[in-house]
Amino acid sequence: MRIGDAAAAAGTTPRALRFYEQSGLLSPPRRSVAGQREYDRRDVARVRVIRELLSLGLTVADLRHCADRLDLLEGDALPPYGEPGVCAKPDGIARRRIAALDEEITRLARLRDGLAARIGNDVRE
Amino acid sequence: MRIGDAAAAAGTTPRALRFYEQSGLLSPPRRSVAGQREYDRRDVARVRVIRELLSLGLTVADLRHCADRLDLLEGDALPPYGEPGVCAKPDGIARRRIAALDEEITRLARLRDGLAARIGNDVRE
DNA sequence: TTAACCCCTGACCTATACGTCAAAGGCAAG
DNA sequence: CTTGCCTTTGACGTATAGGTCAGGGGTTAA
Repeated sequence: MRIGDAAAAAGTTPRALRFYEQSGLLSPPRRSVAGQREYDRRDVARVRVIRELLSLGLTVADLRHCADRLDLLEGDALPPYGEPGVCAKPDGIARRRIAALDEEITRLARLRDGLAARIGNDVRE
Repeated sequence: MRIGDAAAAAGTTPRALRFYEQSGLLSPPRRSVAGQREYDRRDVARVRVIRELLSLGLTVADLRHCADRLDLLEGDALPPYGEPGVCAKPDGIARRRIAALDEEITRLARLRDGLAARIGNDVRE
């Protein structure tokens, strides 16, 4: 499987796959004689995991910090709800991310209310 | 008043003042014979208004779209609460910004809950 | 063999609000 | 006159997740 097919199978683009590789989320795949990247189903599964975690708001840097654990999540789905020990490190990262999200939400809410007060709107609909 | 003093008086840096000028929020001030920018109290007041609106979450692009109205807000303070007609355009921009903030808050809250569910935390403490 | 499509690397682009650095000149005090 | 701080312009950096060329080469089917 070359990069275009692998990317399509994972629901993304060749550019993204090269980006994940360069970012340390994917190990460099083997190359064809001509130097073209070759992927298999496990690679595609891993990319799907990466994209799901990214879509949940984790950053590439977050995933890089636990890239070695990431393959533990590979398979048909992520472990249901707290399979003990299996992805402790990602869990910690997710928790920190949640805390950061809470902070950001609070900050934006304060901004919103400040602006609303400034123009004399009701605060919160 | 040269740029350093004006910036200090407005609670910011020379770099920021040049940036506001370049961004179209401040009209180019007169220059000394040697080419140095000269500011007065009204300039400082305007910069304070700019900084207050930026701190409320408006962007430089927002302010540029109503830069001509911005001087209507200059003085000791922003008009209290909906002085009619005085800053209609900024008001509209502020309202759009509030809507954008609401969207963003909702988006982040959804992410937060998705992540929390993923690791089996209680949703919302 | 040639069209048509795929892949390679490297470099620049996006938005935000400035910070930092560099080279060169201005200004006031000693 | 010199020291030292201030100012000028322009260029590059910051963080995110890739997008978009550009120039070159691989692959495949007719």
